[in-house]
Amino acid sequence: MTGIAPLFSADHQRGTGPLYLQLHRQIADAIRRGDLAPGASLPPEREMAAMAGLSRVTVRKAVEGLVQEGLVIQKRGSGTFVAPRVERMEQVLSVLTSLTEDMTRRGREVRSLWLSRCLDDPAPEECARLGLDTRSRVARLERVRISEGLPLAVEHTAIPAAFLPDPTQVDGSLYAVLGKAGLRPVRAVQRISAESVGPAEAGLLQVAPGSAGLRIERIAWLSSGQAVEFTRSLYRGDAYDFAVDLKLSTERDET
Amino acid sequence: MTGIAPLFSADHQRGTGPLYLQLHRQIADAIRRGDLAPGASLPPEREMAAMAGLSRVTVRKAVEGLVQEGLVIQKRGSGTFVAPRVERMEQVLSVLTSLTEDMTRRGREVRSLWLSRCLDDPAPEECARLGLDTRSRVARLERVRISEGLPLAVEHTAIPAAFLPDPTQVDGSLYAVLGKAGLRPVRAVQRISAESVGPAEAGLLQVAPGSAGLRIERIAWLSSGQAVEFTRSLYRGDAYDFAVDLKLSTERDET
DNA sequence: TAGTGGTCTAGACCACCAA
DNA sequence: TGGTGGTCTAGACCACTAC
Repeated sequence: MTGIAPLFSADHQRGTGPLYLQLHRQIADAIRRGDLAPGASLPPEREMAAMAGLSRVTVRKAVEGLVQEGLVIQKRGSGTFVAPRVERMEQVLSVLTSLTEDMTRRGREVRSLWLSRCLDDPAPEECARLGLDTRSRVARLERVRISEGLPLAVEHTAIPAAFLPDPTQVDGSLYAVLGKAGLRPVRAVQRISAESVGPAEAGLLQVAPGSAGLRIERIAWLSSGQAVEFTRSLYRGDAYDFAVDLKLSTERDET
Repeated sequence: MTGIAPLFSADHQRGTGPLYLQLHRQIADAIRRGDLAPGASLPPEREMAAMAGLSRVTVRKAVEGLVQEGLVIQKRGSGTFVAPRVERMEQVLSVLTSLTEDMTRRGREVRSLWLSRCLDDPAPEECARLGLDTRSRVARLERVRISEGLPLAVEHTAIPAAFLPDPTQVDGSLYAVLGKAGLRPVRAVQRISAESVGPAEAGLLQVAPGSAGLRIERIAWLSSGQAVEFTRSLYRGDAYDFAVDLKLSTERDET
């Protein structure tokens, strides 16, 4: 018993709106209040349904929302549990650095699960971003970034093959490999937006399909002005955030 | 008829995995290929179910995913439509500016739908971020930011009441009002992460509950070092992105 | 008024996990 | 083996929209 039985008492005040939202709110509040501690298990769906006088489908719809918000985790054959607090990684967006370097600097190990590491024909978008001819080739690096056993991001990187003839050289930090060849980028533009995590990427990131992810696109240039890297990543929304330091550079006064 | 009937032909090759994911993928591909143009209507759910030989519940589960990804929009009593291409707003994260100023500079009008504009006791988090005493007061500004009729973000701002004794002064740009009082911030730190949009905010932003949003937290300081603004916003993931310019400032070489 | 999406039900079978 | 979540069904009623 989890001590939340009163939540589902049949005589509880019915609020307004759909039943699954009412149940959603009750459970979410209980978690945020701390009545349900991280790691605690929720009653089985069939039991919650009986307690609340609802069908299992309705209960599942309520729980589905909690899963998407990252409040609970469902494990088939096992149960539903209040999600553990994840320690967020933070990256400061001002210095141009690689994920490996950034994490190593703060004493965190980063592993890569390689999905692909090969030479390939460039996609049209890659030609545009990297300023490449359609006949040229790119080194393609696709990997899941994992820190302390927690998947952080799925990364797709394209590098002109001229700069990285042998993609298998890259194991940890891409920038380390490029640096050795005297090809360390000196400038990059990064675009950040939010995107729903699709079924395929959800599996790789070990999150529920439909949960929120951070989409990052980066183009990096050499001092010569040549584009050397085009990377498209999807970060787990609950495990990462980016910090930016803003300064008032234009000294105009408002009127 | 929408011309996608073949998608649902009962004799179509059954792939692997859950039926709702197979249907999801078929419709998503049709949209991305352009077979279903923006604005086009999907067949009614009951009709799709009959065509595909599935129950309506299963069809709804497939469509639910499309809604979350922003590919289609459902209108009760009316139908389901392929989502129009939204023109993304982009904000460059380097100069400290306000949303109003940024949008005005590029010729876009911004309206505010005020949810709250008052003096209030500060929340514990606001005290911490603004360096306030629990006995002091804050001006609280809560609004939905709307551009060209499209809701962009929900914004919650707290300002020490000493700096903004009359919150109703603010109508458009907060920074314009602060600037007039000689209180324009010169530095800010902004944190960006991704978050699932909850039911309440989904209504304000006119997106589906559970879709991806950008969570932005900003703390801004005066030249004196005093914190003047703490803002927590949730941006629509499909209508906004942030761009950052990164430079290699540490000249270390990788070894 | 007819048709749409939104909610809800009762029941079934499956795949997986733990004892 | 028994219990869990994952999928799927057939059918119902409601609220809203368009006509």
